Parts: sequence; structure tokens; C-alpha cells
Amino acid sequence: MAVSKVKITRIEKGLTQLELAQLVQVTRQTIGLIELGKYNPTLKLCIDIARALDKTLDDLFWEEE
Amino acid sequence: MAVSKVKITRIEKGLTQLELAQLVQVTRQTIGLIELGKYNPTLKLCIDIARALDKTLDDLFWEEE
DNA sequence: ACAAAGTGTAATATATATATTGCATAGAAT
DNA sequence: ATTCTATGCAATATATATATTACACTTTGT
Repeated sequence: MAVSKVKITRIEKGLTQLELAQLVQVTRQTIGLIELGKYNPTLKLCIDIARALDKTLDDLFWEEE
Repeated sequence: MAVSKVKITRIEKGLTQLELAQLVQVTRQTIGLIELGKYNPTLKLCIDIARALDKTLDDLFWEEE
């Protein structure tokens, strides 16, 4: 699997996993696993992450086709 | 809470809760609770629902602001 | 060389999404 | 009136998202 859009966007924003985790109130591990595609996060968390990164759900989690 | 976009879209498509549930392989109850905003579904299920309804995540689950 | 920060990973515990079963009600069709 | 479909709701069971703690490795800065 390619690098996730969450990871790319987080790095573009200059945030660490820990900082993003604190912004959305989860642990660093949860962010790490989502970035690696090993988790199936809940909608609420996806929305929180998108807002924290100034993106939308489609920007981060949608793939055409 | 207003009627969810999932419910509106499902009805526009002429589907029952049971039919949509079968399309995305969950139970009728799960669809019903998501439509009523009483569940926090997983990303995978949101994606499955969006594809089943020919919509995107943003169409069904994103709210501006 | 060393310390510190960032990240991947793993084991166990906890919270919660989802399944299962069942009942109640309303509306449509007959 | 009665049957059937669609939906809301509730109790309990199961699967899994997430937390917690801990360790290893790499990179950067000093």
C-alpha cells in the first residue's frame, strides 16, 4: 500500500503523529496505525482528523473507482 | 437532528433499509441506527454505503464548518 | 559518543461498533 | 379485518477500534 494521504498531509502540515493525535484526542499509536492502513477508524475520528488537517473526508479517505 | 443524508439518498434510490443493508453486508438495524445518527460507523462501512448509493463520503457524511 | 525525538511494533485491557433475536407499531394491499 | 412490509427499539452477545505500556530502531542535534 502506498503512503496514506493522511500521512502525506500531516507531514505537509509539519505535524508529528503525536501532535496530530493530541489534536484529535487519540493516542499516537492510533494515528500511526491509520497511516499504515492497518486500522478501520470510525467516522467520527476520520472527521476529526480531516478537520485538524484542513481537509475533507474525500480528500483523505476516498478513492475513485 | 435532521433526517440524515444517508436516509434521504436511500429513499431517493428506492431502497429499503434491508436492501441497503444487504448491499453492504450489515444488518438492517445497523443501517437504521446510522440513519438515526445513533451510531459512529467505521470508515469501511461508510465507504461501502457511499458506493452502494453512488455518492462519495463527503456527499453523505461531511458537513461544512 | 550521547541524548532526545519520531516512528513502528507488540501484548494485554477496555470501550464500542455490529450481530442476533425479538417485539411493537404504522401503513399499504388485499 | 387481516396480512405483509417497513421501521424503531431494546437486551444480550461478539468482534474490533482504541488505550495503555513498553521496547527497538533511526535520525538529528549537541
